[in-house]
Amino acid sequence: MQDGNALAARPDVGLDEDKTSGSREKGLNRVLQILEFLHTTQRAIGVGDLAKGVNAPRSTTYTLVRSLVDAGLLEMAGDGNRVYFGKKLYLYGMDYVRGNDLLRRGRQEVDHLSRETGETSELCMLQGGRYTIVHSSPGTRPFRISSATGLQIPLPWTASGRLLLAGFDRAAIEDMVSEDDLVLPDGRRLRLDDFIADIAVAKSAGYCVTSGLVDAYTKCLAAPVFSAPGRVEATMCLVVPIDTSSEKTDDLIALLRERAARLSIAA
Amino acid sequence: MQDGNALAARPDVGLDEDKTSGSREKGLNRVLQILEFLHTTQRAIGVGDLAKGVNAPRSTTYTLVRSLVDAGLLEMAGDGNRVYFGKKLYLYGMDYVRGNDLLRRGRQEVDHLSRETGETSELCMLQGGRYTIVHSSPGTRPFRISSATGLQIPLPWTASGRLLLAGFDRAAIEDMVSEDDLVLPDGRRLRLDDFIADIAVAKSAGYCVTSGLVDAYTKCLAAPVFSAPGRVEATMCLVVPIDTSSEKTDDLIALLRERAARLSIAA
DNA sequence: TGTAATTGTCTCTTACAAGAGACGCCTGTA
DNA sequence: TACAGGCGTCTCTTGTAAGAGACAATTACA
Repeated sequence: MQDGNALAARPDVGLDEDKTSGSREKGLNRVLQILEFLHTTQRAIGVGDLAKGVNAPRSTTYTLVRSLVDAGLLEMAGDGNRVYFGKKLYLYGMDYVRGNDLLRRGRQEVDHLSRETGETSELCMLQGGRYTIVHSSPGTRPFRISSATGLQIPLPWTASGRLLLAGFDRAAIEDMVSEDDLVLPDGRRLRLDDFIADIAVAKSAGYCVTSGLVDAYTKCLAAPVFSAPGRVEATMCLVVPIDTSSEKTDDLIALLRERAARLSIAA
Repeated sequence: MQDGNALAARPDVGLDEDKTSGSREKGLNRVLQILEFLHTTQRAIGVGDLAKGVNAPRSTTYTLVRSLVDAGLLEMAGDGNRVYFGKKLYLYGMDYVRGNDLLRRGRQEVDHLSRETGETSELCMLQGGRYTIVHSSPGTRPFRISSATGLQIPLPWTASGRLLLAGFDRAAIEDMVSEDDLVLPDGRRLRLDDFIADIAVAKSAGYCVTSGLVDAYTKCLAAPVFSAPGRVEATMCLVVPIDTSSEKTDDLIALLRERAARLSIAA
């Protein structure tokens, strides 16, 4: 990538771009940070706190927030000095769904699958080099194994991650997976080579199962959805108790693969 | 000079120059225009055309689009040189839904109502001073009376518009309704006073029916959803053939009002 | 009551983003 | 083969938006 040796002339600025937004950040970037911040907090937040949260000057934040509220991308929340996402973003999101066959059909298929099996079902995609739950349907179990939609999880933690990376070469995979991503929630550390091997296995098998990776009580079954031959655009996955019998697991995998194939674009 | 009297001082508030975005426009504004433009076109568009569409310099547009694509707000469409809304906007939109009880329940209620009655049902809200179809469910009629979600229609054209403006005083209403808005699709011109009178009637009746306003073949039944006593936050509406019998219409209105009331926040 | 923190607004400066325009690369067509 | 047109990138200039900071007005304790 075009990383910045060209900019080496600049004395003090250089590598702090992803972390702390330094000084004199572009307004648009600030806005993008604001949106992302609201996405992670998942709730309305005061403008002052928002400024702290994205590490932006207060005055700038007020200006930007006003623009965004006027535009309808953000809305003032009930009590009056908090902001959260606005109707416009919802409308744009619906436009995205409408323009995206895969997502539209995938949502239906996921809803259907979870009703049919009673298990939590999800549609997952790559989003900016990260694994993202694009849609999920909770299933009927008493305890809800639920992850919020839009949640971003390190790729190595998931079965879907192994399928989604099937099309990429080693360099690209290394690029997407940070060191931290290889550390599982329970503290175990995955070796990158093992992960890449997993990807190859998943690719040729056409499905992937992981047990107790994200948490100790579930296993995750995933099957690829292709947008073109060999190109994994998304995965459908089922989250089931880790002690599910192997016969039942096999049945679910078969079902899952069939449904995922149905979603795939026939070449 | 940029002092108080905020209302009078601003000559043309929200609708600045929708036409020619002058020279040296702020990047964020350009972005907002881009999003709005994509929302109206409802399809992927080339960057060059996009620049023309929002009347922005090509080089600037390329820069902005790249930022937005990197951020995931936009995505390159299939053939590679077109852009449309991206996954991030969908995710943000889902966040909005999650944080918004009314919308979430309203969507369900609308879906349910259209299945129950077989008629097209919609949830409508004010959005930046305009009437907006926030969610719609098509109904089962052979010919589909359908308006796309997110469509913005002049307030005077609709039954919902009359209810949504119930809480506003004359000045506010005049502010929201332009001269053009008073001209119906068939060319007839509504008098502002008549419209305001309609609003008062709708307010006290607790529902509103319009016949043949948007098109000659349908009538629109609407009932208010309150977020607080007297505050109309949204409307539910049914779009039925204009020759629907008055008994059936009455039944549907009763049903609609009941469902809308159920959505309202109990004070 | 005082003191401290927060909130929303406003002013002024200057670092820098928006924009004009040129460039090379395609693709189509005459 | 030449020409027209669109696309994507790059450079350079200058108008202006981001930011520092001051301000009054709330709230929040103690």
